[in-house]
Order: sequence, then structure tokens, then C-alpha cells
Amino acid sequence: MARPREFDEEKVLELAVEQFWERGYEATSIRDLAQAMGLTTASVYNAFGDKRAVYRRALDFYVEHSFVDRVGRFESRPSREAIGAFFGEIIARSLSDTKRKGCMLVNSALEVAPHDEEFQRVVAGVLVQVEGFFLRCIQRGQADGSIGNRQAAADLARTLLGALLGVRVLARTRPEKELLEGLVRPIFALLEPDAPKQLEPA
Amino acid sequence: MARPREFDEEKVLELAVEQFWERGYEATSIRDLAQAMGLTTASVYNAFGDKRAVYRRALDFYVEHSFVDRVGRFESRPSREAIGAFFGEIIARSLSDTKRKGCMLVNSALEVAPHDEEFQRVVAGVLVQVEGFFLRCIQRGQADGSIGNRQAAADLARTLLGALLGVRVLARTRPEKELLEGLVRPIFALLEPDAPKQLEPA
DNA sequence: TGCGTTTTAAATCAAACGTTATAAAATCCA
DNA sequence: TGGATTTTATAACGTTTGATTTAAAACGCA
Repeated sequence: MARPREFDEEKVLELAVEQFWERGYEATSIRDLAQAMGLTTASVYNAFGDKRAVYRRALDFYVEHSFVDRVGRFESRPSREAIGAFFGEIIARSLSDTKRKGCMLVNSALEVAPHDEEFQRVVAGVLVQVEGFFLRCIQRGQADGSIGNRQAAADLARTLLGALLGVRVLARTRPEKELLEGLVRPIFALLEPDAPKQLEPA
Repeated sequence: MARPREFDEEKVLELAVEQFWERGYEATSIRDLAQAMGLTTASVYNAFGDKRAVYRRALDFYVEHSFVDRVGRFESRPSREAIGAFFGEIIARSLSDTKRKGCMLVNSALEVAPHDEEFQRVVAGVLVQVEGFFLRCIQRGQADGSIGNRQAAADLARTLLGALLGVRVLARTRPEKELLEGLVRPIFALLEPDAPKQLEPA
């Protein structure tokens, strides 16, 4: 045995997330990172490897604590409500995001994934999971009649995924409540149950 | 008078666009940039100022030659058709984007706009213009009956803007035809003319 | 207590960064 | 033809980059 760590790996990883999330990968130097984590550069390299490895771990941490957590909280709720609450939370977060950090997964999708095969797989994998969450909600809703089936469930799930990404990008430069809520309003209309057949009005 | 330029400013700017578009702002060094433009670093500084100024000009060039041009080509066509053609072209571009460069405006919205007031204004301004294009299309369509008015025109325009950004982000890590086309399919359904009142079927 | 091991702090590495002198080359106008 | 002026190419500026070395400090276990 030997000298023990002075820091908690999970805690400093959370600080690393904060730094990468706000500034991105390239604009964050090892010194920025070490300072944000409250460590020396030597400790960072000793504990995590290199800069890319810290980002990799930070992204996993972010996904686990934002997306996985959120899906877990909403999955059991009624389908329409789950989707509505999901978007409501995203919009609320976007509007209160004074540092304009956006979503670290979206940021990663644009900055690191296109030039790094592993990050591409990771990001794509998470997006597939998000799509899967929406798909399950819609399938449940279509089965119990709370969501209309004018559109294929697979397509609706893709539309929701697209709208989610659209909100997160748009909020980064135009974090306006009416804009973001207006964006999703027609999409919720798309989910409404089929209109009951009705007679021609007088 | 004095020695004339050996290069065409527009031409080297187009090469700068290519470089920044593919690698982003931070990951592109002045040397990368100068090499891509076929110039020495001294010439770059002499002609444009600093790195940020080159990016600024490159972004203007990109907006002018991709978005402004596209809107101009579609604005006069029938509204539904214009919107359809717009998305068709975006999806086709996304699927043939082997270098995964995505959209330089979206890239700028995430990398440079959040930490630079001027870029934020520029990007937001272009997004407002895109929204305006969609809004005009929808208003025309709702006026002539080719687009339904179950949803407010302003909301539909926002939804289209969101879908556009969603497609561009999603395509960056998952450039799959069925995914992108499926994403927009329900949104086009949202634009369909109001169903004529009909009798209850037998 | 002292050996083995690991973490820490500080200094350091070569390379790359954005930017700028410097001076030769190339043009216009007198 | 001859300054005046601007672009070029080369080279360098000081700083910062990602990463490592060094040696002291801090523990577990014998």
C-alpha cells in the first residue's frame, strides 16, 4: 500500500464536467482543467491519463447524471405527461442557463464526435437511447389511446429527438421562452389523440 | 499606389470557410488556416487582421453563399413546395457530407457564439432570418389554403426552425436517411391543409 | 522504525500557439 | 528611371500548450 488520494474521483470529475461543459474541449487547457478540479496537472495525469481521457470520463458522468437520471424519473409516468415533462424540464433548464453552456452531449456531438470515432459511437449511442425513450413513451401512448396514431411511432420518436436537439441549439443563442415553447407546441399537437369521428355540423 | 495582391480575397476566404467549417475555430491554428488559404501567416494578418476577424468574414461568406442563396432560390416557389424543397436539400446535403462538417452556422452557434457577444448577435440574426423565411412561407400557404391553420403560423415557423437545427445536429453523428426523413415526416403532416368536413363513414 | 509505494508539488520539456519584425520583391506615379 | 508604398517570404517574438521529470511528503505494512 501507499499514500492515499487526497481527492474524491467522483467529486473532481464533476468539477471537470463543469469546465468542459462551459468552455468545450479545445478551449480548455490542462491547466484550466487542473485548476477547476483543484488539482495539479500531475495529479490529473496520474489519475485519469491524458486530457482526452478526462473528457471521456466527464462526458460519461454528464450523461449518467443528466440524461439517465431524467429518463428514470419520467419513464414511469403516463406517456403524454412524460414527454411533456421532459420538454418542460429541458426548456426550463435552457431558460435559466445564464452561462449558456447548453447541453454537453450536443456540444460533444459537434465539437469532438466528428473527428473522433470513439466519441462518435458514444454520442450516437446516447442519442439512440433518447430516441428509444421517446419511442417507448409513444408506443405506450398509442396503445392506451392517449396518443394518436396518425403518424408512425418511429417517426414521432425521431421528431421528438429532433425537436429536443433543436431546442438545445436554439436556446444557446436565443433563449426566449415564447420561442422555445412555441417550437414544441405544434409538436405536442401532433401527439394528440385521434379526433373521435363526428357528424357534419349543421 | 504599390504592389498589388497576388490573391483574390473572395477566393481565399472560401478556402478559409472550408477550413473553419471542417475543424472549427479553436482547433484551427493560424498556420493551418494560412496553409489552407495558400498564403503566409503574414499575408493573412495583413489582409484580414487577426484569426477572429478571418472567422468573422468566413462566417459571413458562408451565410451569404449557403443560406441567403438557398432562401432566394426557394422563396418564389409555392409555399409547401418551398419548405419541402428546403428540407430536402438540407437532408441531401447532410447525407452526402462525408467529412461531417455539418452546418457552419450551427457550429458557430455552439462554439463561438456563447462566449462572444458579436458572434452571438450575428448567429441570432441569421436564425431570425431563417425563421422569417419559414414564417412567410407558412403565411402564404395558410392564406391560399395549401397549409392548414390548426396551428399558429408563428409556432409552425418556430417548429420548422427547430426541426432544421435538429436535423443538422443529428446528421453530424447519425447521418441516416430513414432517421432524417422520418424526423420531418410528421412535421410535414402538420402543414397539411385542413381536412374538409366529412360525413361519418358507414 | 523503516522499506515500498503512491501522491503531491514544482520545475521543466519540446512543440505549437497567435502575432509581429524584418527586409526583399513588386508595383504605381512622378 | 526613381522614390514611395504595399505585399510578400522568412524568421523570430514571447506565451501557452500537452505532457513529464524530479524530489519531497504521506501513507500501509513488515
